[in-house]
Amino acid sequence: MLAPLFLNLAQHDVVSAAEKALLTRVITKEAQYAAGDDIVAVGSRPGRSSLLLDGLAARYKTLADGGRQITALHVAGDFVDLHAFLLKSMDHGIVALSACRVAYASHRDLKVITERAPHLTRLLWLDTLVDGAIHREWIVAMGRRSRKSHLAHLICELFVRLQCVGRATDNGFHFPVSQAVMADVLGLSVVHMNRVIQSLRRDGLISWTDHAIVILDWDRLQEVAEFDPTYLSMRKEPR
Amino acid sequence: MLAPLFLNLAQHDVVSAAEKALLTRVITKEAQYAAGDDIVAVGSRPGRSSLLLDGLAARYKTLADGGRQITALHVAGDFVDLHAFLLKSMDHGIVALSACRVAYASHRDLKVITERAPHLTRLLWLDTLVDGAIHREWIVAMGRRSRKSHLAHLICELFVRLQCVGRATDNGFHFPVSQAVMADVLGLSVVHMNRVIQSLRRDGLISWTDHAIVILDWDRLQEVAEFDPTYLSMRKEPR
DNA sequence: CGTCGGGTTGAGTCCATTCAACTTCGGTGG
DNA sequence: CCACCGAAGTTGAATGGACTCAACCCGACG
Repeated sequence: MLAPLFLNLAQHDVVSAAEKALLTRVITKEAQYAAGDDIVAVGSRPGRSSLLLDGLAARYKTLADGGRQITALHVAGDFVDLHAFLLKSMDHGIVALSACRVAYASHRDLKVITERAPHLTRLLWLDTLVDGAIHREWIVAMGRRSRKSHLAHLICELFVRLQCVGRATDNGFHFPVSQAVMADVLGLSVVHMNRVIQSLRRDGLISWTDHAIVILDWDRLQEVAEFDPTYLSMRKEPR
Repeated sequence: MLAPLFLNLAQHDVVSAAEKALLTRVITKEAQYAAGDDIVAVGSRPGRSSLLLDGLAARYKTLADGGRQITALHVAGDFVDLHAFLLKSMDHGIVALSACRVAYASHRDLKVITERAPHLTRLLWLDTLVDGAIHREWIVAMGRRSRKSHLAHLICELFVRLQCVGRATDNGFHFPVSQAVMADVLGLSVVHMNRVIQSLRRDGLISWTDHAIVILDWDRLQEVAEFDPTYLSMRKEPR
């Protein structure tokens, strides 16, 4: 059941059998969410953290004028609100973008891990640090990339992350997300989002139909995106 | 010497005398940087993490076309590259925006902390989580706020963070940063950055002269910014 | 006195938004 | 069976935001 989490952690360093056993003992209580459901509500103080086993989820904040900005996308194997373990209070919501299977780890158990399993603690800490690295890359994309390059970058990132947890094909991935949601990711209007997507299609870089993205020219897509996966820390080394 | 760090950590939870002593033992080797110097170079693999004792610093990434995006601003008491302890390789640079005093903690010693001082480990982890929360707030500002609101939000954030470490006055703070650098923070051209600043001035919300920002109307500034400091986790509770 | 970095202003162009209309498609009920 | 509906995608036209290019001001400094 925890296969995607193990794949995720094992990208960065070796995960011992004892550590896997410990995680297996601690992570329980599987639940299901439908697309559109809130997995974690803004302002709540969850006593547990949620591990995404399947599906797509997003962190988001809502503004006074009703506008929404998505600040992160999550795939299988991501601990979507691990940060709440120490932050305590949710400053943003987490919504299921597709049907999601989720399991939970109580904060009590996570605390025990920090007291008894320092290496595993570092791996979990690292997981939140990679989140931060992705945030920084998004800031760069929003601030200094063209919209086309931003979208290309996002597609590159999702492809690589989904491949790591075995959720992509050779040249694409299932992506049941509307253009309106994508507009909330890039911070654009729906109309312009549509035009940016079409521009990538017109260039022959991707196809995007029937909830599936296919990468038609990976090299040129990376070039347009200036994509360098270093920030994802996908290198196994002692941490 | 470590007073700003202790103030920083103590916002979130009690820091014991033993923990302070441990940090004092581990953090050493003060150094000085001039404005414009790189404190940490992109692509490097530092064996230590840098604590900012005094001055302003920024994390940044550079694009192929020479464009620069600043992804974070750091003030006294911030562990500017604590994340490198586990991320290992720097995916971005860190530059001194003013004269900076810095001290260091070796990654070897930080590892020992994770093995022997779980509560302090959680506090350090939390420090990186707050970084992440700030990143998310910046993403929202870049994506869905007006430029004026974005700048107002940034000023609110800096004011609060500087107050926490005793580096602000009642109604303002020293801020020796050029408009060109600010443009790299907001992702704007210098010309437009100038116009946004003037718009806040014209509204009577701030004054900004001689490297000092004065907040003329804190309530209205917060309103324009839709500033809610929750994301900074400035509440002392067991972590 | 000249120069240079930083700030300010104006004009023209291009990007992104809004508003609006129209299509396609799957679902639902008469 | 088909008429209708709503969600998602697409397109055009007009408005306003943000960019570039260019000029100019000013104080610090050599």
